[in-house]
Amino acid sequence: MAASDQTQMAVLGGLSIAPMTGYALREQIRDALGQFWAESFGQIYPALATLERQGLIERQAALRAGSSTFAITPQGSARLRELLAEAPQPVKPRNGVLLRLFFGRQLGEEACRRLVMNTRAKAEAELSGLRDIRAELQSDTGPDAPYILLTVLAGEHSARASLAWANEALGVLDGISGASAAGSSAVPR
Amino acid sequence: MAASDQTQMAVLGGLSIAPMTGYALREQIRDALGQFWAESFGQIYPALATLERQGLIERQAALRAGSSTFAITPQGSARLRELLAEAPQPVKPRNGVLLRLFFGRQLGEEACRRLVMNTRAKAEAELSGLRDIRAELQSDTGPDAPYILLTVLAGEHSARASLAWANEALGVLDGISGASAAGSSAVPR
DNA sequence: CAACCCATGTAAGCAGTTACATGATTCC
DNA sequence: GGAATCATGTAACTGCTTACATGGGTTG
Repeated sequence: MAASDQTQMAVLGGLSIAPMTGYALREQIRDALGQFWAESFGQIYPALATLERQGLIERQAALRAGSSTFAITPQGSARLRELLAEAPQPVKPRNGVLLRLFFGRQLGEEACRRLVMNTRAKAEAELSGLRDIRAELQSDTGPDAPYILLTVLAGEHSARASLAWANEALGVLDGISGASAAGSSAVPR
Repeated sequence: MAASDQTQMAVLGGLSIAPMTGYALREQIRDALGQFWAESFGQIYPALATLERQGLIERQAALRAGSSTFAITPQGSARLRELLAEAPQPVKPRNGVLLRLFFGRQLGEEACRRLVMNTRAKAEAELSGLRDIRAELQSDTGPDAPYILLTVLAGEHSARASLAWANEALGVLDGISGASAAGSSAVPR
């Protein structure tokens, strides 16, 4: 059981959309799920081996020497539905930016401001990328499109929240220097 | 180097606010940073040992037999500022809810709806908890308060985004059943 | 005095990344 | 024919969690 249920779910899920090689699977996961999921080769290949041994996926005719295309089997589809129905495991959050801001007094106000502005820039880039994806998706009438839309919308809401937070945070940081400057001559009432 | 830089940063940061035991440190991290950070005993104690060996923290008189209170040393403070100034490592996201929704067609519309509603409920609970914390924080005039406020605000923005997304997502899910019901008799123009 | 909380620490093991080794195919 | 890309796989290592072992202190 080298690969976790989580990785199996992503791999089976990917193959449920179309048969492909391990390499393509990783690209698909990076491009389509990248906002909220990641798998490396070191997980994908062992997972493929395990799933094949269990008869949940099977190799199709190789497109070229040394490569093989995997397809999900009916048992694999059943297993996928089973895995999807399991309760999602709670995430252990590790947000390096917020950790640094929490100890922001040690770090210094200017460095904090840079962290926040950086976060805002990333959120803006992400948001514009997601808007494009959503535009494409809304002309897609496939049966998976509305579900994929849900994940894109989640990304957009999250990016907008990041943006709004960053702007508010910059205001708070302004308040710190403002308060200390004012505080040297007068205490605000 | 059993403990990572990340854990060292959290431990030194915690001790920069007040000297305490490893046990208390873990409680503090859980309660104060829990929204965006986690450390387990298995990381904290080895990290404390390493940091003590490096002279970055030191044991103070024990409050009771078998326990020791750690305090940060001047070198430790310097090291903390160094660590905080390092670029935050990008997070590898693993959002089980979004992964399941992406393959939502396999999972089924009803199960998706339950996932979304569950997410909404969690966001609501989180939001009300954070509002209380913010209220307390705004009467705190300590020098760390504005920085801590930044992290609380981030949590609130994130929770509100979750809430808004969940409501929009439920609308999209309604659209699926609505569309398929309408589609059985007529194709929408 | 039993139950519960405070407190420290270790060991086993899983999950996950990275780097490496290898080679086919395509395109310039 | 050389570079870039497609493709597979393994091994070493790091990070992190969990469970366990142990014992002091407090409180009902």
